[in-house]
Amino acid sequence: DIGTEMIITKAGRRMFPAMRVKIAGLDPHQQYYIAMDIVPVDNKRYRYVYHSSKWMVAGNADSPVPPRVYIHPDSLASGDTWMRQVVSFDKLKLTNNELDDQGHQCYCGPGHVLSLLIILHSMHKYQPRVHVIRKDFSSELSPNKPVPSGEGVKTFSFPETVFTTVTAYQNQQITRLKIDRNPFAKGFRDSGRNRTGLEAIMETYAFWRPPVRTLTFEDFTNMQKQQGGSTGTSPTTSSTGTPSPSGAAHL
Amino acid sequence: DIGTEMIITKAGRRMFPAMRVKIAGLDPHQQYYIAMDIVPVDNKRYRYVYHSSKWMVAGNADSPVPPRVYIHPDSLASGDTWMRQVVSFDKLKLTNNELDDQGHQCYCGPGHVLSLLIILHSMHKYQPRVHVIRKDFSSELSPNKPVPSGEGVKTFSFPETVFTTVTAYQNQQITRLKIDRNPFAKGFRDSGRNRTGLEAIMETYAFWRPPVRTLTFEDFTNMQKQQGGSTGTSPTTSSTGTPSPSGAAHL
DNA sequence: TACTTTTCACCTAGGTGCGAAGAT
DNA sequence: ATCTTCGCACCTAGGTGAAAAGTA
Repeated sequence: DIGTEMIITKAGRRMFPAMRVKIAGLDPHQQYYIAMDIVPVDNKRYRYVYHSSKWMVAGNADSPVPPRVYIHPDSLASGDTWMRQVVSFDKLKLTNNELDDQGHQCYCGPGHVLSLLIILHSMHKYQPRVHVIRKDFSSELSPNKPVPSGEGVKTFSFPETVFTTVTAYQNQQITRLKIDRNPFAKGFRDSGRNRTGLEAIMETYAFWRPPVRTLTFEDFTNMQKQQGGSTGTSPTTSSTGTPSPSGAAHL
Repeated sequence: DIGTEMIITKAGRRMFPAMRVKIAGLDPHQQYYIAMDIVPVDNKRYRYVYHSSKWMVAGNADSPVPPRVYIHPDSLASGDTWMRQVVSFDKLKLTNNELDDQGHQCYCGPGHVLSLLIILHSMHKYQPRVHVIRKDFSSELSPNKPVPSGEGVKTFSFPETVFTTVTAYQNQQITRLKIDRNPFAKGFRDSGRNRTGLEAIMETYAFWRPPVRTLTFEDFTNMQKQQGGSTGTSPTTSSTGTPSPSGAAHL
């Protein structure tokens, strides 16, 4: 499993595919922020070895970048509202510009601005995380500070969404997948191209498979303390339809 | 003064120019909704008489359409946040489709949806209104109900923004202005066109002149009960820069 | 050599008025 | 005759990877 790659640029590049999440088990009447940050998987720098098609460790990680939190633009919203929609992070952009003047910020809910750009190092491995933050525990929430942890804040990681940052794609199979599935890259599609083994490639990259993931919480409306298997870091995945809540996280 | 025209379509058409407003004098720490609705100027139907370039009464108004309120997508926000930005209503669209299935709604702040489409009758005169609604008086706020009035709600009308709804432009001077100033109509610009008298036409239409209007309120931070001339229906207008608050409205 | 930046053609997505056709 | 609808060419705005050029 060599993982996928994400382009980072000075101006900021979207992730593709974007993280999409379906949420269950929130208190419908509580208010929540939903946020995303991206944390290093290890403290290593990588290089891609073309002849073996593998990422190899190439030294220690560069010095950490200022932490950025992407607060979902629909924040602040009720649990009811969040659960009725698929929460998409397609506006988030990745940059390698450490000196970003924060001019790329947008208004996002009462008293909060939205950081459109998350700063990362190239040639490093990263893990996106989704945070669900109850309003009454959000006092320290800021685009420029780490997400607070503890009561009222629940964090989810999807290991299959780990990626390596690049300024130009290294693995040609990744390039092919991006061109084939991103509508904005349609201009590079070769209709007569060899598609043999595409399905096999797809299956190697769980990241691409079910675009919507499910975050499960204790469902305040439909269930009573059914202890499920979700730990908060290995949530269930659903392709379509209403997920079956199997809550363990209390929020 | 024959007023400007706005196209309405089944799918919905933006107003051009869009209403833009600068707000002063709010309590920085209070939460407010800002909304727009569009009310009939009279109960008449109109027709355009080409040879005299005038709108003439052509009968009584059609039966009223279901009221729609456009809640500004940045709602709910603090007075502080509202006052730091120019509030633009450029996402609002006008339609003549009375059977609009409300599928054109967007999430807008906790517990509220945003009506993108406002339903109007063609060949009628309308007045856009801006409402500033304090959160604790917003219990009845809904995209499908009239804006509540009374304490905690302040309504502003700008008489120079009255317009006539059409499905195709009647006055050719209006057409020329739209093509000349709307970037999306650039394809219809005739660079060699006669521009004589364009400035004169401009001055006839106050609507086009200063794109940003100012809503003044009692400024809780900088002043103490200075009774000004603003009545809430004849607010001052400013082209650029920070307006001087001359508040009379208490909110 | 190994990586980054810049420019570019080619897309998606959607906002214009025009003009022919449709409706009443 | 008067008004509305629809398809269209032509825009704005911005998201793609390719390829060339830049950097160290």
